[in-house]
Amino acid sequence: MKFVKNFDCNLCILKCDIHPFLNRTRKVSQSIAPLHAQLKKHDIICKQGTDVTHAIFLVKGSAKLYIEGLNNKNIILYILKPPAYIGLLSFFESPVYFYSVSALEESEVCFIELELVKKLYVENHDLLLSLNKAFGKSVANIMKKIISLNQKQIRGRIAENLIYLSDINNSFKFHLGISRKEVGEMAAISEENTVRLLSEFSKERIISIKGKEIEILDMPLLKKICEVG
Amino acid sequence: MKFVKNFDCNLCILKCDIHPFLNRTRKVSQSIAPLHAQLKKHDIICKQGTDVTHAIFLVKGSAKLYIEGLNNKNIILYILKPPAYIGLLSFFESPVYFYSVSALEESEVCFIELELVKKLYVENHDLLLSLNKAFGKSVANIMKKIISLNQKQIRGRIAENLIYLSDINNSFKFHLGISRKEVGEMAAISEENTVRLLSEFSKERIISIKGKEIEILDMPLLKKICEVG
DNA sequence: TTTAAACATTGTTTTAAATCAACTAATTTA
DNA sequence: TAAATTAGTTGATTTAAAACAATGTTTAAA
Repeated sequence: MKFVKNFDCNLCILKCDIHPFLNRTRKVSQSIAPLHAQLKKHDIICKQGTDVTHAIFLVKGSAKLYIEGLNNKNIILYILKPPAYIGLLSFFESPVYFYSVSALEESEVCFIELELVKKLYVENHDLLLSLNKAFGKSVANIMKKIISLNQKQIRGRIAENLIYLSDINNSFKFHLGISRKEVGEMAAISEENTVRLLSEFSKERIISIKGKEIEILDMPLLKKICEVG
Repeated sequence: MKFVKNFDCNLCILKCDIHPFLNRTRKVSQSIAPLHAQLKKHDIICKQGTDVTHAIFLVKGSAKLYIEGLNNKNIILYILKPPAYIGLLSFFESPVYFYSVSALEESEVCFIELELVKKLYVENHDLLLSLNKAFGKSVANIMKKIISLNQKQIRGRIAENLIYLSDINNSFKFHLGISRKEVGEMAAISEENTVRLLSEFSKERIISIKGKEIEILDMPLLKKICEVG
């Protein structure tokens, strides 16, 4: 992770919800100005168990948000793409992160002092509501995940995650930015079974795979597999 | 569910975080006054998929918060005891509940118009922070649950939930207010295996069971079983 | 440019936990 | 109070998915 010194937020390619409010306050104290950083693949953005000191905003690239479980097994909750608040789930008064986030490719993030965010959102109802909204959505997704992981069989779970990947890429055809093992971690499936199911779907002409290039050929069927579990 | 007409919040046995702020605003409009209700066992307090219109506060009794999954299988996320915000996880801008809550015994709850709560928490930083704090805690618990359900074996999961039940009862000896099936739903285990494991623990002198009366005899061992998964 | 490391694939074996089945005990309720 | 539900229990069987094993392929590093 490389920090960019004296980065000017006004030149940032992506403006966060905080930005419009920030401009007014910023001149008051340069010491709490947002910190812009560049990340390489696999760089850790925040680590489960460490103190929450900043709100983190994903400006460019992509990242995975995952829980580090037992026996070095992770569960990926979702893939983050800009604009996304990385620190969101933890920043409502949680002292430590209860998940980790790492970059999936070259990415850029922005660290904003937590005290500054709190001060801003107490003063600005719109900011508060937009943060709460994003927060509520995250929780809804986690609930869906609990059901999926516990009550669907691996076939349904893989189908669900293929649909998810297609959604976040806004296309039936997309480049799988993650490894087979990581696809497995999204669905809590072993790497072997993940591979097996992907080639099974491929044989059944539901998807087409060429290395990391994936195309969903029969979305209705995939959705049916996902729904029946 | 039986609503109590013209209930006076000042006489309520339990004062919610909203109460102190409420008193100032209440006289303005009687139409949005909180609604006090009495519930019998199994009464549904809020139903997954229905509109969120009120914040709900558990005043007396106990309730289970659960997700209704596939094939009529539920997962109980936690047992609620007063004081508890029932509508909490959903009320940050979620249009519908993504879980259900039902009473485990004779209970009392209070329905507060969502618009009123929003108005109050935008005006009162303390209320806002206390709600956020409770919210953050819930999310942390859910994360723990995901790991537990996915990466621990049933023995570890039953141990974990026995410790949980002991915690919320503040005692090693407690009355199990729920059925064996519901204990299973807390750990996502079949009813049969739940019974089997409970009697196994009993044979191993880790717990003692007499019908619904449970006593934890060897908490250190139970914690070890929980930790190793 | 070979060596090593990480990633991907396929078949076989093992295992944890659900399901099935059959039965007893405890509550309801007619 | 008897009949009927509902809840609890135990053993046998089945099954979904992990783990194991062996091997091929691509990517990164020395």
